[in-house]
Amino acid sequence: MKKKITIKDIANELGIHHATVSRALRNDSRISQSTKDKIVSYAKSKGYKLNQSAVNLRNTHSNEIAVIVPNISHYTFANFVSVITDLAARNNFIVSMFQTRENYEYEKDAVKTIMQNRVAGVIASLSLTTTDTDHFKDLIDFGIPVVFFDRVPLDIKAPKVTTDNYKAAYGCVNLLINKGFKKIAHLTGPLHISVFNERNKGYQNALKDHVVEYANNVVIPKEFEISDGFDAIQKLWKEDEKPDAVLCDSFTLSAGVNMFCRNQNIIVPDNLGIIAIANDPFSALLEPAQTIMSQPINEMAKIAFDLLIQCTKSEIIDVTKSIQPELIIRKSV
Amino acid sequence: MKKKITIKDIANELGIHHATVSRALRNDSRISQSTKDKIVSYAKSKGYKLNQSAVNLRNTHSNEIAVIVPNISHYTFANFVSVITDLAARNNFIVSMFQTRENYEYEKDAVKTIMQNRVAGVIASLSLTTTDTDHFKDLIDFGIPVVFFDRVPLDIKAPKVTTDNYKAAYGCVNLLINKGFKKIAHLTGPLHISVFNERNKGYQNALKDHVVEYANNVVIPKEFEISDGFDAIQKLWKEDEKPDAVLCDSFTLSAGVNMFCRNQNIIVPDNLGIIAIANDPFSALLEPAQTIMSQPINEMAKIAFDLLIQCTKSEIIDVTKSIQPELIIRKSV
DNA sequence: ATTATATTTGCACACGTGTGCATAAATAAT
DNA sequence: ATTATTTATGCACACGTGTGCAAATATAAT
Repeated sequence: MKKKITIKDIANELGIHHATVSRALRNDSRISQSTKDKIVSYAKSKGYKLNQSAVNLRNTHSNEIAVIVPNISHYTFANFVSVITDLAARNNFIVSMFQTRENYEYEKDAVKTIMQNRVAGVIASLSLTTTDTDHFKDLIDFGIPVVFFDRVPLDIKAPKVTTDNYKAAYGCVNLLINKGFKKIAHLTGPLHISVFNERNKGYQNALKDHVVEYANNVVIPKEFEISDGFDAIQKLWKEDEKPDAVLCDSFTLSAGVNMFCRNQNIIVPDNLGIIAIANDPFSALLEPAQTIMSQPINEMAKIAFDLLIQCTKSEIIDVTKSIQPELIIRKSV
Repeated sequence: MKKKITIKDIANELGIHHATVSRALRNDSRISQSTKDKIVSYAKSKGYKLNQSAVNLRNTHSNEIAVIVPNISHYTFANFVSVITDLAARNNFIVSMFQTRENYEYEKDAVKTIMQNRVAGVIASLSLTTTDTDHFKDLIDFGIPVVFFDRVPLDIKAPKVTTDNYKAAYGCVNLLINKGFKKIAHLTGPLHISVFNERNKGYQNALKDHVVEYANNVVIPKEFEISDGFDAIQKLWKEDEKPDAVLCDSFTLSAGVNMFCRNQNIIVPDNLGIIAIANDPFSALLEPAQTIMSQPINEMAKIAFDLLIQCTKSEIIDVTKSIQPELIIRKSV
């Protein structure tokens, strides 16, 4: 490992002060063009690389944005992180990844590490097992702005970006009823999470508004896997009064339902309609192609990023941006 | 934003030297238990948080591992990053994400940023447009260890972790031929990339070993999208001598082929066999369920991480770990 | 030619932590 | 009781960069 050259080395070599070198390399207007040229070309020839740790220490904050998500390998989050990473790079930030695996303790660990690293800001989506949000309050008190995304807390003053979950679910049920379905079940998550709570409200109210009696919410109390959707519909299918349609709160759940139908020769949508709130492109590849209420993840990511940048520059604002989802009708209803 | 407490603040308050505080908080054996207790409890009561930037500066390297991938939203990479993130957290590292979008310039930018941040190590998968790897050589010369993964360069001495691509493709063709397919096409990527080159060699040699005459490789010179698979098979289907099976180098390509078959009422596998080298769990959800040669991404990630840790601790080694893929036979062949 | 103004560079210190070495205090050995 | 040894703490400096202010130099105005 060869010795790393510093601005002091450059200063000594060129017989000038390191502050001048520092300013020249950042293209400070106070340095004359001639010395800038001299310094820049010398720095380049010697392979000088800025030491960002030193800059971060001096600036009392780092050039990082931390992203906390439950699971990076889930498409929605992967998609989200992908957009954030592009935006960050374009704005000279680095993205640090944290994954909670739906575990409250891991989430707290992540927050601790984030504080130690004095990151410029955080974008977070809560874990399913998080009921206490004090660690995030500490983070904000510590001076690190946090923007929440998708799974947002209701008891923290901070910018939040969500899909309009109420309307998403309401719209799905509305479509199903208009298509003639009468017994609609809802595969959802723990209702203490605002996302699922609002969707369930939308589901319930749509039923009420159409004077539909059958209602059936199946709460899946953990990370949604394909098998969870499979198991849920299998159970429903044994009931006396079977549903004739299901609203699924994730693509994986609907994929599990689809799989069950194929196994049992249940014709979709004739015997069972399937709709999901999701944004996974593979929904189009299922047989029959899956109708979805699409969450505009790209747009949400962009808004979340902009809000965060805004918070790093000025005061923390307490807004909730609720983005409208888009119905993509395919063959499963 | 409240004032952040430092070890010097603690030292002053307790009437001791900050070096003692520093050592106590790191549980240095030279500090007596009584003063440790006093310091730790005081630090906790005041909400002291270590400043990692200062530590990084002092240590001349950061606590970060950088991961460079073409696209985080692609399942293979999302899965990989997910595993790496877990391992990193368990070993007190942070993962910084970089996404090249298959763009050589972005890759160079990422490397530059990584150098500036003095990261502890890098795990990278090359972009499709990267033909010159000098930036990675610079990185290694700079003292930052790099482990390559999946898309590896052949001209750099560094640890590399790949699927055994030759055997993966060979095994696929072998299966197809044993199942009675005779005209097998290969949808692959640019052959200057070692991954595709080796797969194509495996494909060609398997055909040769079975004395099969028909060979047809379709090179898709960019990031694989579903539409690319669709377009490729559409073109092949217009040829005088149509293939009766395709080996696809990604799940997305095979999904595109599947979609074309559904559109055109081509029966899979009777009229066309489909097999893919992939690890996407949604391959099981296609109709018919997709046969794949599965890349062991989790295992590869673990090996890559271990190799990197090893490199940060001792000398850089020049090994290539070639991991065996696993054939998962479903309905599409 | 003198003063006023603008431009350019230098100086000193700060950011928070870690480490080698010296010193001081406590304990053990003679 | 004195010396040797262990244990505990302090001191000074280093890590590389950025910034407010002062000083020096150059340019413009009178």
